[in-house]
Amino acid sequence: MSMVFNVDFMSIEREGSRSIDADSDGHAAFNGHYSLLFMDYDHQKIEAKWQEKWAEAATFEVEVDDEMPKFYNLCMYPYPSGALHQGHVRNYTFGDLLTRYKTMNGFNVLSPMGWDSFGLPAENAAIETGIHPRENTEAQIRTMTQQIKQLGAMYDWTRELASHSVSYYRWDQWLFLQLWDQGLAYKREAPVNWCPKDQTVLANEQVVDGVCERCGTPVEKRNLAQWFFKITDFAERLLDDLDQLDEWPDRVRTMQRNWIGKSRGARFSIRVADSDLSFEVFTTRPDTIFGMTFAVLAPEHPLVEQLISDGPNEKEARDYILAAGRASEIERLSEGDKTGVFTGGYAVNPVNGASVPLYIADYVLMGYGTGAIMAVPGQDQRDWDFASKYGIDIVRTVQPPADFDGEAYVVEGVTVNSGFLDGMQRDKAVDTIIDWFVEEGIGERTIQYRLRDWLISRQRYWGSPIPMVNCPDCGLVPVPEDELPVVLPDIRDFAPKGQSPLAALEEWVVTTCPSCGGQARRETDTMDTFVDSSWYFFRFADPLNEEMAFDPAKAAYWMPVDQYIGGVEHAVLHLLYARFITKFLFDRGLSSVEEPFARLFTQGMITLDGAKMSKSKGNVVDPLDLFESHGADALRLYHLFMGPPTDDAGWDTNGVDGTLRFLERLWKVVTEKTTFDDRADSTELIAEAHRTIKKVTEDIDRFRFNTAVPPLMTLTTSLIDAARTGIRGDVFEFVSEALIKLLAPMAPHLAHELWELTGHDSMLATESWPTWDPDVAKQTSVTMVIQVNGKLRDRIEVDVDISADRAKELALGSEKVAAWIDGKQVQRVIVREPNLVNVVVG
RNA sequence: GCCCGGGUGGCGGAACGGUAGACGCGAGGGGCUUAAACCCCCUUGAGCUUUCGCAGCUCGUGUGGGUUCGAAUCCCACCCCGGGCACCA
Repeated sequence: MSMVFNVDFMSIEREGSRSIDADSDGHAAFNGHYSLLFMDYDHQKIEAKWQEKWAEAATFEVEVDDEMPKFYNLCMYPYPSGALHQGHVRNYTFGDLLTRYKTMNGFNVLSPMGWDSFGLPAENAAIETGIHPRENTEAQIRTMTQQIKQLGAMYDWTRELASHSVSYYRWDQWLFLQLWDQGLAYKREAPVNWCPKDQTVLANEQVVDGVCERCGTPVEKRNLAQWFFKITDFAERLLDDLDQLDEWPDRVRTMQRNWIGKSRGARFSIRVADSDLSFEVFTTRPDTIFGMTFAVLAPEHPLVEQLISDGPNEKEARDYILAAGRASEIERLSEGDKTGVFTGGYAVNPVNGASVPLYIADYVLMGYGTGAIMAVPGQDQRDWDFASKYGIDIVRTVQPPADFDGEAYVVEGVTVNSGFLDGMQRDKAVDTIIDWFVEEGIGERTIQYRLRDWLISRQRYWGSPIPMVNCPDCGLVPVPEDELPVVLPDIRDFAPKGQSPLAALEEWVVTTCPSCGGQARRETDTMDTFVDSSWYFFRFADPLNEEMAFDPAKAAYWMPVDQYIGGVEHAVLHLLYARFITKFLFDRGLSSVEEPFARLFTQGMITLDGAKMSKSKGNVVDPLDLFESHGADALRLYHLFMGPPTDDAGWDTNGVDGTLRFLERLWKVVTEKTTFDDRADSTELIAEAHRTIKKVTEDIDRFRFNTAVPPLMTLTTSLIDAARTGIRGDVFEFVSEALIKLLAPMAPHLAHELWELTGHDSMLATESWPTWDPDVAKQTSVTMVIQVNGKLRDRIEVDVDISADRAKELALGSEKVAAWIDGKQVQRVIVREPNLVNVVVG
């Protein structure tokens, strides 16, 4: 047990701030004797103490306050998986650092926490164990809450929300009805993964190599009536507004841009030879139409059936279609070797009347464009591969340069072999041919998006029920808003039986039609959990509201989220859905902003031995063990220090030893008795402290936490050195106070304890962030590098304010440099004072 | 396959186009100790030269080219690794 002397040692020392043991040189004689004068660094005790104090003080519970600048700081709310892993620790360490930093900088900081608590894992567990997902989920929430508190991460827990609670998901249902009202929710058939043995719909994740992960049965595609949100109506705005998001990582914006995938081109119709059938194609390269030597339909294309039945290739075609149905989209697109089958029919090229073979191939997807393409092997590599394999003609309609030795020529050039398009550049040819389509009445100019509508229905139990009723007379009828919530009923049997488990609950399913009062049946599908997460950041602004999803006025104060932090794996889906719903709410007058997240930060993954740290791989390092052995502060600091926050980083428990060692060194120098020396020269130490404040502040602002930590270590070392060789009391106080404040957001428990031990009554969390004086921080001299032809040859210590002429003079005067110039002509001298001079000789 | 990132010592990583390897880990040596641990000090990219001087030189940031007075950094090509691909979250 360590002793606790809770005294103001600083004032005691200051009274006697005179060297007692000065040696003959007048320097303080620090004899190197380290004994614990006050107390050990007992991280467990300190951390428990401060976690309790912060909760009592309610420092991080906030309200709308128009007098203060607001800062909405949000970490992506977690799925309650049961235990905190290092990914969470990393996420909340970054988030909490910012919460505390912004608080110290005078902001009214909203930092809420909640739970993405619907979803597949709890339902799967229920199928296996029979334990109700609610029971399971809520137990896991309790565990994780406890662990998050042990990390010392601060949230306004009065705003805690969980998507599985009725008070939350009733507003999912409200949101659904809003979308329905605006015609943005609709139902249509769409294929799902179906396991014929388990009689259930499978998530993509549950399909491994084309078979059901549970039973190994080959997975089939089956069409089901499904609910969609019409995100495609927002495609243009989602794309355009990416330009405003200049505080988002470029890579995320690029991924979203590509995901939306806007392309301009033409849609036109192609006749099937010797029939009255025709089909539409979309192409971005209508200028190459004279090179169309075949056409391809997706295996699911509605025309396929008519084309193959009773044809010469019927059997082969049917086998192919079946096989394509089993393959996942990724498999179909990644097949290096393109496959397909001849339908037996021919398509007529509208520009020259040529009959070209019509194929079925799975590299054409029904979900993109029209599900059919004109194939121009001369100008498209996939078409080239296919044509080569099946012996189809290849005609070039763009002349490649003489030295071109590739296959398909996809870049710009002069159009050839193309009748009335010959001699034109691409843009001209595209315009001309589309005008021709329009004149002929067979096609038009169009814009195509890769983005598809958002399929939100799930044939699952553990989700928010879709508030719709199927009436035999009235059709699809929404549940009236004042009848919400549609409460998710409790069930006991979670085993799949071909539909959502809710469908088995006859007494729940049978209801009256809100429109005609007749008998009707409830929708039994639940919503995708991405619906929950598409608007939860609005709810945090007003989480207890029973009357509406949130008060728009409160949301207007807090929104947008100033800083959003989470994994890069959400770069597209979640972030795109959240942007879509925010725009929708904006249009309805409920949101003051069109974009929900002003600044986005995506963190890297933690890896161990080159693999992602995950339970399934069995390579987790449990944060709880580290709270005990090293403390939350050392662990937090390690996460900050281990590498750039955006990058993946390899885990090394020895690294936590390192950050703990640093904290102990700081603890020791601050708490231990130091004899002060009024005559000591501390100019350089003070300057270093100012530089450290500057560097740490700037690095935090840039989210460069890994480079914010080393200067703290270096300054601590300098302080320790000075404490040994002689330091003035006021300097000691200034430097240690700077270190404590700079560490307050990083290692908050230790910093708070030291703040208290050094005689402060105030709560460090609400102290103001330290400032630096640029004049003091300024370096007076720097090392100037002298190069000859770009190679380092000498270094000279110079004044920072050195003139260019003087720098040049010194460089040319260097003996070492002279030896390298010897006998050669100096051609140029490049001077970048005060850092570098490069002498170019030849 | 498509889209997006990334490759720097034994390891994690640092480095406005200007001293490559800060800081930490590990390793080696020394000190403290009866001893060990802790702690403290020193060394630590490779090779060569050496009058052994905190001396000098050459090479070195995945590979090959290019731009530049100067490239880890910018450009082109290639190789390898990771994330996403619409029902995991």
